[in-house]
Amino acid sequence: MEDYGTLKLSRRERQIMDIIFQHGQASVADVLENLPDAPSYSTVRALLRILEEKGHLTHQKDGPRYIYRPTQPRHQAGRSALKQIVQTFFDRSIEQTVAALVSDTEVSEEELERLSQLIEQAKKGGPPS
Amino acid sequence: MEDYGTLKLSRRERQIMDIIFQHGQASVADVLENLPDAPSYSTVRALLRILEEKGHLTHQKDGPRYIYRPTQPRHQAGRSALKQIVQTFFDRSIEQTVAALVSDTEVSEEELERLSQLIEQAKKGGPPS
DNA sequence: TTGAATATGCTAAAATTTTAGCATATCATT
DNA sequence: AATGATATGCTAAAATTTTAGCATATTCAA
Repeated sequence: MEDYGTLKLSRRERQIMDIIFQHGQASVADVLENLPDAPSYSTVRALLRILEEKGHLTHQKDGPRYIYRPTQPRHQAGRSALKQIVQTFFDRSIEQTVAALVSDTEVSEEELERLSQLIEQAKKGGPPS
Repeated sequence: MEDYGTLKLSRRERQIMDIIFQHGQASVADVLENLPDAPSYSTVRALLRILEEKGHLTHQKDGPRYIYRPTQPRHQAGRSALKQIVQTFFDRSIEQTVAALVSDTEVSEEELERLSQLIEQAKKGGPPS
């Protein structure tokens, strides 16, 4: 799949994809509520239609309304997005990236502990060649 | 500063910012070389001018040509971008995000080791209240 | 020092994105 | 079953983004 950052999405399309990824799924109203500088209802619908045409979304009916979902799994899209960030801002360095993650946000002691375990797992799991 | 993902950048503007962040700085020619579906020289110059007007870039003269740099420090922009990703794709969970980082990419054993140390540092450093 | 090569400044057209609104369908309640 | 509320389908205009090109300046080397 194409990488998320380079994806040929317009500004609005990107905003909408973000909202839908964040919520897992969303109706037109959901999108509208979460869209910054919210435009009209019709506008959102048009954008959703376009995103569906482009293959980024599907919809299913839920009673009277459409519920939209991403076609690409969330975490997969997330990995693409991350990859792009790592490359753009952190010299392709996982380490620098993790450093930014743990320095910036408030990370609880428990979470740090789980992170330790995560790394240990990875060590055992699969040290690549 | 506004967060990177929500930033009101058009598709091209975003692509250009990414290139400049990745390179640290860039001339028009540099941008052009790295821009997917590269448009004309004039086009890139126009976009750079706009980005400068919007305050995202500055330029300085280097002999005959302009060299553009981001106004916002790279890692700071990176943190904003990361924050956005974590929120959109990983339920605001640093842990899930790091998991994606270490599972996706080929991470060497040395790097895992450094990551361990990084986490340990953070533990000692500042366990927030 | 002069000319070719390579920059930028600026203007405006082309293309895309974003938007609104009318017509029509569907749902839920009385 | 009628009706009000809430959906979508579709079309086209407004706004923004993206683009090209001409005019002019600057650099560098012969």
